[in-house]
Amino acid sequence: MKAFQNHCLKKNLKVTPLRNKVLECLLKGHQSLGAYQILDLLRQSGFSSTPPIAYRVLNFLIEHGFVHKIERFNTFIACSHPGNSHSPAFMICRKCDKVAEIDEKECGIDLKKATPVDFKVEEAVIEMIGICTSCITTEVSDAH
Amino acid sequence: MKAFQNHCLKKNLKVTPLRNKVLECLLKGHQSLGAYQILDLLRQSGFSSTPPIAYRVLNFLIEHGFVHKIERFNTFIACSHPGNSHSPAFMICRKCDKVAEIDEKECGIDLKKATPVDFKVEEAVIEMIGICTSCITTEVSDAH
DNA sequence: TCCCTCCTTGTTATAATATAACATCACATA
DNA sequence: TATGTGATGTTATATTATAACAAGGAGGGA
Repeated sequence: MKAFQNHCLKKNLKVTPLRNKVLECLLKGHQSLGAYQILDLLRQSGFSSTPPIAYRVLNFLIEHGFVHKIERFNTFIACSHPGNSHSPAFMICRKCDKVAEIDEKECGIDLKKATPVDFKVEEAVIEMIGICTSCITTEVSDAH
Repeated sequence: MKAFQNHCLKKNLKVTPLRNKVLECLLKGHQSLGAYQILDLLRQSGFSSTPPIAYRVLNFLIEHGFVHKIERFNTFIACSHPGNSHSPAFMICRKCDKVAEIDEKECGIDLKKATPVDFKVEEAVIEMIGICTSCITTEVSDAH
């Protein structure tokens, strides 16, 4: 949140109640939210809640590196390393829906090196779906 | 195509004109196609062309490993290594829209090793957007 | 042969996700 | 105050996808 406000100050972008609210919603849980879920939350907070409102703010936040889209589920999540441009990868638990963001490099992937010479990567979507430790535990006991 | 027919024979699945047609469409170019583009092609070939037709066949082909979905663009592409289950990664040229499929392993990624110990990957979306060699050439000459 | 079952295809309606186009508002500043 | 710019609001609609049910057709067993 602070990072967002500082960044906007530096780049001369406006920090508005709407933008704050959307980012706040996305920072709250570790789950990602759909655009229409965000619209519901906006409505509850007295904002207008027609689709363009959400999509515009989301696109703004994405452009400036504070939010990412999870393509697999059409949902949005706050960036955990905002500010510096990076290639994020996501680990999404199919049970609790929690999303963890790691940097491409952190997870040992270097796509620039990895891919054949005849392709220049400019951008990548890396989304891992699976199960997190705390849910594995639950799952094992479920089986009993 | 042959691979598809053999697989179906083995698994006791039906090879039908509709399924053949859809797979054929997806094998034709190296571009991926949207569901509604496929519906147009089906219409032209005299098939019914309401959305469920396309989505059902696509889901069938995906389940059996003959088609993949490109999440980033909501499009579908024939699998290049059908039959064996695998973790595909895609290189998608933003200029000519050609899609190349490589195996996760081929591109040097081993997500199972790569990710932290507290997450078990079951499935992954890896989509690289960039530019292919032949388009780089064009792009350079465009700049003149 | 006839019926039954199962799977595929067809149909209608609608849900979910996203954008285009234009109107209005609010603030900074000339 | 006038004016320009960017943010927000509104209306309409495009795009992607699924639910629910009907109809057809191949194959097996009575």
